[in-house]
Amino acid sequence: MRELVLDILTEQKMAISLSDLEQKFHKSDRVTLYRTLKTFEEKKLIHSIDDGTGAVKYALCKESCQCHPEELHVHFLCLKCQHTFCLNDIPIPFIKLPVNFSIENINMVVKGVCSNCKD
Amino acid sequence: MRELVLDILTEQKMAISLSDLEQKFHKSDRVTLYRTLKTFEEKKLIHSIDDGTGAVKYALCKESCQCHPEELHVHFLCLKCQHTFCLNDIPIPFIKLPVNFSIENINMVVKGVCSNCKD
DNA sequence: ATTAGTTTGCAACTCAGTTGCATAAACTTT
DNA sequence: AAAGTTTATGCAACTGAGTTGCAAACTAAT
Ligand SMILES: [Mn+2]
Ligand SMILES: [Mn+2]
Ligand SMILES: [Zn+2]
Ligand SMILES: [Zn+2]
Repeated sequence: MRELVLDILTEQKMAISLSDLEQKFHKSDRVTLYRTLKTFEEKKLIHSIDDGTGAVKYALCKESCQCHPEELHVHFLCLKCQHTFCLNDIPIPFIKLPVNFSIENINMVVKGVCSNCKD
Repeated sequence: MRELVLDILTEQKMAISLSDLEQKFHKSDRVTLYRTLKTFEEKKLIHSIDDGTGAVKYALCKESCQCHPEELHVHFLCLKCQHTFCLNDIPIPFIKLPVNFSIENINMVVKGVCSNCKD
């Protein structure tokens, strides 16, 4: 199962959710896929994206990725096709927090219309 | 009910979720509070914040707020106390998107430790 | 008082995420 | 190869947030 899931994740151009993944199999168990994604995430093969649609999506990490806050990138949710893209080339800008606030992680999701759905 | 809810929202220093709100009443109906929050949000009295904890939180808007993307601010989730703060003074920085991507909205949540929980 | 519109309460449902437990499969040791 | 051990999978069942339909309670207007 894990190999099949990894294949699917590799060929995706956008992030996919657990139920997206489920539909790529004719016969599959939700829980197995769920646990596979969890395992992959733990091992830092993939990262999860909460784009606010209600279902967490997942995408492959880049080779070097350690999922550290410095190397985080912006995500984009298209409000027309509902696809979520990793904007790997767009790092999350530095934020100056109030005094005594320390930072561990950032989630930044830009919502709008993607180039495919334009017009 | 709406007046009571507005009072509670006004005295909050941080954003609160529906279930937080529910617990501020001895006897209350979840659905009424839910619909009250929806109404307030529609009327732009409050804005909702999805900080990734699984429950949407709500906070009063500033007087002038029209909830337009230009006037959006950063939110902060403390990983220790789980409190979510509006960083009203910290606007969301401008992001240069790939060509033909248009922007309608941004959600930016910084996670870390707040000043109260420091040390 | 009658009517019409609005707000509230209850029941019930959806859907994502999660857990426990038993079985199946894979891997180790003898 | 057989027995024992660990790991992966499948099924059932549950949680919690969010949501909807419907009827009763309330409010305001005629
Ligand atoms: Mn990504
Ligand atoms: Mn806010
Ligand atoms: Zn699109
Ligand atoms: Zn804190």
